[in-house]
Amino acid sequence: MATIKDVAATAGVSVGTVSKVLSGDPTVKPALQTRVRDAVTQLGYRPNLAARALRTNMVNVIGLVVPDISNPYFAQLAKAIETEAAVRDHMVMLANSHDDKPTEHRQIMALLDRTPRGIIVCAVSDEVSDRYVTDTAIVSVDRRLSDYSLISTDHAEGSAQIADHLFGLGHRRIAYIAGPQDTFVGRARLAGFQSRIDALRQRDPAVELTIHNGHFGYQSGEDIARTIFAAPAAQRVTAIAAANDQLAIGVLRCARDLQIEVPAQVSVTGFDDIDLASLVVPRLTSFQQPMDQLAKRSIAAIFDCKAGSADVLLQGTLMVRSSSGAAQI
Amino acid sequence: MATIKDVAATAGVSVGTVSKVLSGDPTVKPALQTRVRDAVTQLGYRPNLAARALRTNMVNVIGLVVPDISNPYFAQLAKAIETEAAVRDHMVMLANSHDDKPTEHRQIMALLDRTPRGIIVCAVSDEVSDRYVTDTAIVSVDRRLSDYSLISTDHAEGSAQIADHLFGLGHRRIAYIAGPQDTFVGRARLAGFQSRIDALRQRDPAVELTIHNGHFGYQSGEDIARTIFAAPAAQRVTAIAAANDQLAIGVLRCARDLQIEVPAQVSVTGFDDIDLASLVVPRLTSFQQPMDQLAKRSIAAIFDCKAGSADVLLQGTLMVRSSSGAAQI
DNA sequence: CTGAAAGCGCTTACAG
DNA sequence: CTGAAAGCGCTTACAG
Repeated sequence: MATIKDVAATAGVSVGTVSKVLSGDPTVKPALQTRVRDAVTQLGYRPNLAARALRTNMVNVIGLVVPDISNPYFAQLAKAIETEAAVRDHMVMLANSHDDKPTEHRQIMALLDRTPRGIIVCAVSDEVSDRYVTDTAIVSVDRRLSDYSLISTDHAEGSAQIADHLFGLGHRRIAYIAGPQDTFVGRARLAGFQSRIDALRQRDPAVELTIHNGHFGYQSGEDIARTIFAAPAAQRVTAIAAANDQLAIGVLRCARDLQIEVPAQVSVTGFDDIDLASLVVPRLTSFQQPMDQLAKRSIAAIFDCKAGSADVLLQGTLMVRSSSGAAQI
Repeated sequence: MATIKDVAATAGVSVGTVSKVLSGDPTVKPALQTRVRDAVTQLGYRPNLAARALRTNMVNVIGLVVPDISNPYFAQLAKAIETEAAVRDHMVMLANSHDDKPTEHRQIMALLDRTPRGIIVCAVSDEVSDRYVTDTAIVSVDRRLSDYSLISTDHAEGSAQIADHLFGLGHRRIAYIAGPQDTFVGRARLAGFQSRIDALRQRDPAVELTIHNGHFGYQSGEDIARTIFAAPAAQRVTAIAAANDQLAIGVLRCARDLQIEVPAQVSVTGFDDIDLASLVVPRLTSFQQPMDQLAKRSIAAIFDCKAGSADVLLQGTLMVRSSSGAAQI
């Protein structure tokens, strides 16, 4: 492989000059710039990134830690982040925490060793822990890591909009399947839903809300739905709001197994609007997270990292589809 | 950050000795080893990987290029590879080719610049192109890159098993929805299916096979199914074998929209056995790829890279579920 | 068995 | 505006 020395020799300049041309330093005379660029092309020179990293303590890499890349939500997020990083000429180093806090910590340490430009973490839980001693920018997306700044959708507002939607359709007996309460996301969505229902109770005191604790997975949704559907039809809830799409899809699956019509007998809503939400039958009403914005703002937060930058709260969009309909009187 | 020099000073040895201890050189006296390790712990020393990379031209990274990480199949593959890489203390650098050959090429070049231990490519297409000039090991998984060695499931055999399965259930009018024929996977699956059907025709000449060209996506399956289901019920195929699960799920979706019962009126099979296959309704009969094995063997191929190592063909498992049943007489 | 020293390929003050 | 030179933190022959 050609080195910067070879380029310098070919162009008849010093290595320092080559380096300056490569970094776009405008003080180099145009004539020399051309000679250097020609030599680069002629030799097929590619800078040694390890050498650059050793000098600058920085490498064009964004670290990304997610609980589980095979979860479609994280896969879509990872794709958006990779695409956005590519725009800035950075690659993404991916790590799974397997929903395990110690693993997450090890992965972050391993990433830090590689001196990336920054690390984006979708945290397992938001329990506060010591700050990492490093110059590397760390931000969290969707699920807060300790007290690092967070880029996220306004989960509470999204849940509130779903509550409004179901109330507006005439539903008065509503079940909410919550996500894990040791996660920011799980709590925020539940809180938003609950407080909006409380507010709506002013308009109609008949509103009843039952809350179930789930795990953000298909199976969890299916299991909980089975419990809910065990109630006699007359007393059963007419709407089930799930804390994410996978839970909701589990509910749909259970409803189908039990021959319960959606939305005729029960309305079902999700959250996140993963690709799959519009592919299931019936298509799932869900709250769409602005994935591209989450990715863009996370990457931006890393590049513009003034120490202790603020949280970013993004607004999503309620996607009304055929899984929710008017309550049966 | 503490450097190797600090460790050497603290332990009262030379940096060369520290380096040897860290790399597990057994010629260092146990007493010194202990002193060095104590110093490492005391200072919280983490080796500078960029410096190491500069010397060794190698970094503990595996590059992974997939067409689209938000495709559940690639997401599951990426997870398996990341997990397997972690076992060997390597991280994964992820890149999407967005199903575009020039982008794939750029991503591979960008990865090569980072001198990873090796690169695993799930290629956009297998058109032969020039070899990359590099010492970095390159292998392809599932979809061959040019003439690099390939780790894959025996797609032809899997398709043949599905053909047997449908034939055994009494199906004689069968449709096959093929994947793109400019991909190895698309061709191998179609060829396997077709040649087994041809063989079965010896046993019953009444077997009819119609072939449709699809794109490996949900929508493509739905669109093609709509065409297939447009035929009068009496002449319609009684079984549809799709080249992957997403196509098959699209078919299921269309069948439901048109109130066609699966498997009573038509049997449907997929290929890959992504997580979703067992979550749709009815659960999808599919051919399971041995993901963990694919990941293990890919990583192994990189580490054991004798120049020009052979292809690896792994056997999968037919998963019979409720989307396929006896043909209506 | 251990240490001194060269050198990997860059970037960046600094001198001119 | 350009070049000479130091130095980033390691690893690895080599000498002793």
